[in-house]
Amino acid sequence: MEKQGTAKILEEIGVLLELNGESTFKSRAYYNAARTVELMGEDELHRLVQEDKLKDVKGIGNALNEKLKELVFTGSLPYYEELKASVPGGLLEMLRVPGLGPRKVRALYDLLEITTLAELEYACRENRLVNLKGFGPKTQENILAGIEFLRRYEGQFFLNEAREIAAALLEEIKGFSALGKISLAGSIRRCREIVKDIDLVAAADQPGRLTRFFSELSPVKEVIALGETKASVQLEEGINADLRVVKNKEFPFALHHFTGSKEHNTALRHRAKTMGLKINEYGIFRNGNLLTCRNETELFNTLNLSFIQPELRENYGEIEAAEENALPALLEEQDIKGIFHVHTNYSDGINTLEEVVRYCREAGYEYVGITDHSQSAFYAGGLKEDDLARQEEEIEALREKYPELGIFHGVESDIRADGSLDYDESVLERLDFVIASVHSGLKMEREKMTERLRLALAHPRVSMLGHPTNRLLLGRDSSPINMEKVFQAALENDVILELNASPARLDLDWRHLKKIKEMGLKVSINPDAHRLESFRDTNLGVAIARKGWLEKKDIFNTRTRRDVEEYFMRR
DNA sequence: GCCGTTTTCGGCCCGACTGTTTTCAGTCG
Repeated sequence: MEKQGTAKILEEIGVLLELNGESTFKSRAYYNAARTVELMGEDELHRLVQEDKLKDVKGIGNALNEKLKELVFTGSLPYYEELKASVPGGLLEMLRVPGLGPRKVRALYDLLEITTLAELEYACRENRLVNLKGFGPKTQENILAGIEFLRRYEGQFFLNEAREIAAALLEEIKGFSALGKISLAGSIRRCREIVKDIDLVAAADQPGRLTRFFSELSPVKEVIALGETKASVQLEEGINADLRVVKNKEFPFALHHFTGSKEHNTALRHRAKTMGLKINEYGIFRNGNLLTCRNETELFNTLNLSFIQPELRENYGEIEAAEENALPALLEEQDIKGIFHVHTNYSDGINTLEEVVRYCREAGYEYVGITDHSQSAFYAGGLKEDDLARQEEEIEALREKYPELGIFHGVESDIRADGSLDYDESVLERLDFVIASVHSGLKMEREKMTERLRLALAHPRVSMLGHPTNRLLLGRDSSPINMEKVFQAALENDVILELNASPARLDLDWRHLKKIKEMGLKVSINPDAHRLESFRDTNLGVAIARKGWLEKKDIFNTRTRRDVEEYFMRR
């Protein structure tokens, strides 16, 4: 093995030793040896090994001598392989978070069984680090910021992050004096859950001046390309932004074109062709003559289609539906009347029960459903039966104090490996509702996991299934589950499916929603809030629901307080 | 792990800084 590869392995052994809690001096010996090898001449390592003189080198003793000989001669080192196998791979990734070193990573693994960056981020969001020995609120915040930093430079962003960055950028561009029109386009406009860049389309009389103005804005870190009608930049946050400038009369066509998706555009071009038309980013043409459209609605109408909302443009049947004027009247943010799945400081939420209640009252909600973690979620400070009783008393008092808000007392009960819940029937029946969720044992075999969920859904006290696939965006795949069977079980047992609106989950996936709607299932858009600010994640859930064709009638928490009370009463 | 002997085991670079903890541990450069 060459010296470069050898040095890298020594370096990694040092890291692994630290993660394993070995003496820092031991790992330092490996770091030093790595440096020494790196600084050797091209053939020096080989020569020293051949002549058996490695031991004379300062910093290399018996142990390192033997290991280096093995590496150089055979190209491998069982000691290294074993060490690597003893440490979950994700721990090395976690070390890349600024402020996290081997000791803390090790502690997170030992105390919270965190093995990946995604799990770490989620643990932070659920405040699991706040009361951990050696950690605290500030560390948790720093780690979250560090993870965000890492992800940004990997070029993939949660929808909510990209939206916020894009909104700020849009405001800056509006400072351009001769701006005609401007709009977000691309995957943000289509509300994809993961976004790679920010697409903007503008109309202006002097496009070159606008692209230059854009390239000189304060959030711009680097100009990738700058021309008369197009500019491409990287922003400080690490995300790329593309601006395309067209003439005013071309704007609707460019907006449509750059909103996509590619699949939708392809299908639409095909349709235009069969109508004897041609469509591109500059217009719709018949025999080379532009057919004028003032906006996207007229564009679609020209193709004998009703207006298709940007969220639906994935070639998932929207063109056929638009042809028959059968597109759904999509859910609106203001349709949401109340919130379920809220954590308080009884378990791992930040806020007190009363703070949550007052917030919901002031936000104009008709009701809120409190669901802290159940007892087997010890990592989250899950509630024992006594705690639940204590919470019930406090809720009762708050109901008297704030009668205008409906307060439903529930619990987010862990679904255990065998599909059972972790309270007795007698405990559960005192609650208004129960969300059942899987939090551990996520990698069960597909048939077993499906059966586990099916059993939970059949439990008479379960009213909702929480984050059905258990995925974490940009970090953890969905558990292996036969979703068709789960949906069927939900239907048979009249259980509501959660659309978890946490930006890292957005679970259910929008690709499932159309099917769910066709089956007549009910969906509840739940923020899974652990702090007051997270209530606004609900709007992210609304965006995903829209993307999945859902209407007001499909969403449980668009119902009035009275309707919800009746529904829970019946169960 | 290595080194340097006090030849068998104790010391190994360190200061600033942060966040935690209440005197210090961990990270960074």
